Amino acid sequence: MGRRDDDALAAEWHQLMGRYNRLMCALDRELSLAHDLSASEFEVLQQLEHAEECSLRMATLGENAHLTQSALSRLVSRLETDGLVTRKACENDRRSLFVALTDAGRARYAEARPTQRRVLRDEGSDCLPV
Amino acid sequence: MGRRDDDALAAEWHQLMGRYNRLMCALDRELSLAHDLSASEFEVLQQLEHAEECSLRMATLGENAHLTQSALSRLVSRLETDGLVTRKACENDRRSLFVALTDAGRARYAEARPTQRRVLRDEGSDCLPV
DNA sequence: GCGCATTGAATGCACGTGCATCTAACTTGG
DNA sequence: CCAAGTTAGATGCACGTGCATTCAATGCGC
Repeated sequence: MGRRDDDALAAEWHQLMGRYNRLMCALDRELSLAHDLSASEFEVLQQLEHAEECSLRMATLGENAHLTQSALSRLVSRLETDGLVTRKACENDRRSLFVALTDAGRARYAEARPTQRRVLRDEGSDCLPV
Repeated sequence: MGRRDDDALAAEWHQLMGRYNRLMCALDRELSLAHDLSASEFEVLQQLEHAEECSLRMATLGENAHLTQSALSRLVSRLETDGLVTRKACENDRRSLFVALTDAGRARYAEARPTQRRVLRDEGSDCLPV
């Protein structure tokens, strides 16, 4: 609670910012150059790949991928335009949507994963594990 | 190097993203509501406050605050417009600029710091220390 | 069954960012 | 001393984001 603890917390936060920015920039750059995917888009594909039937509700997907509702809505639109995912209406609740990976989406993810893992190894060696 | 290590690294990265996004959103929201400062702007003021004579070269400031050169350039412009910092030419190298905290800037930082520290305590308790 | 609050998702808007590029100022080799 | 290369910072541009709002579908109380 004291000044010292607060400053220690601020220092931790400062470190966290540094790690995040370095990794995120590297991932965005390399993934978009090599696979035309942003780091967020990759993250969404990854969540879907590991989901039951490669399909998740928008809200769930947003939480898992650390995206706000509006960011996710547009991101999924982009992925859909590129043919990597499809939106499917939910029968129980017609407000909800399921997002599902297409074959192309699964292929793109498989293609991009080694790149992402390599960047994490190269850039993250002194950042991760936290 | 193996698949397991890579996946562990990816999990760490996923955690890091979550922590960063949660804290950054909270800080941005509260700091801009209460003090009309973004989290990045606060970070810059903080770096200056702790610098020799409250003054740093742009490049140094950029590294310390984890900002790209272009982001920093515009951010400093905003702070200057608001009267919180001033740009001063460097006499030895007329390409360089020093950015210095004004009295108003120091005051705004002092005002905002408790808010930032509180958010870090509230939101960061389960995120920090890493 | 009918309003009323709530929830899921889409969208207008303003804004901050990265990338590429530009200009000016310094540096270095000849 | 000059030309070529390098470095500091500013800027045009496209783009992704958050916030606030909107619209439709659902649940809940009466």
